Amino acid sequence: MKNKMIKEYTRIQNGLFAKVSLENNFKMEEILRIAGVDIAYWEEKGFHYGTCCIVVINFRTKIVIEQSTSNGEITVPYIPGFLAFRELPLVMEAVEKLTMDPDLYMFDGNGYLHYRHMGLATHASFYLNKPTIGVAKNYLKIENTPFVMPENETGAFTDIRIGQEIYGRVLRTAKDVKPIFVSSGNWIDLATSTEVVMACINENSRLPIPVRLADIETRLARRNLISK
DNA sequence: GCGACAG
DNA sequence: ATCTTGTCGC
Repeated sequence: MKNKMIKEYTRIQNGLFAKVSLENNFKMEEILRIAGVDIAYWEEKGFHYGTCCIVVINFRTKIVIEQSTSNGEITVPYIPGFLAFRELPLVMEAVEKLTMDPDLYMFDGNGYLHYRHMGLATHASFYLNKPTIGVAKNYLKIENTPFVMPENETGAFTDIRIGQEIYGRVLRTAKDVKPIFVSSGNWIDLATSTEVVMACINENSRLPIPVRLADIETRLARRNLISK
């Protein structure tokens, strides 16, 4: 038996508590479709808008099999540590437009790597009821704990831990690129999260394919929504 | 007032 | 996140 991972009860919203699991509730062979989620923002006449794109790929072939978009006014401000409250409305709207049910979701943001263990990827999992992974491009410092830069080699990583608890991982997805910050969202462990992320890296980007494609689609969608 | 700050 | 040209480096 491997170490029993920590399970925590964390308050995610006024009186609402949720249990986060850092154990896989699936087998790797069952992961066939992976969704990448991202949002792009813009401002018009003092109003803030956003467009969310979800791109689903076949985990084996890495081919895009479906995508959906949602857009609308964004009324919740960005507050470090509360990103989910700002992004979830559009995310869920786009999720409902999908015809297929992805086996796993990857987010542009943190999961367990968060001072309440409740980053976007983790918070979203309770609405998706699917395993999620958090992939952030920058580090949101926790308890004044800096991260250790991993070696400059593909796959090199260092873990971000406080006390005996590992929050997330600084992962160098390729040589000579900025590392990314990977963490479990829910129902998946950090080792598996890392494995899935690395399996989604190609020579075109330091970000895993699903998130990278969602990022690209999101900008294209915005271009068409704004007459610029 | 100053610094921090996922997206 | 977004606003943006040139420019340093391979």
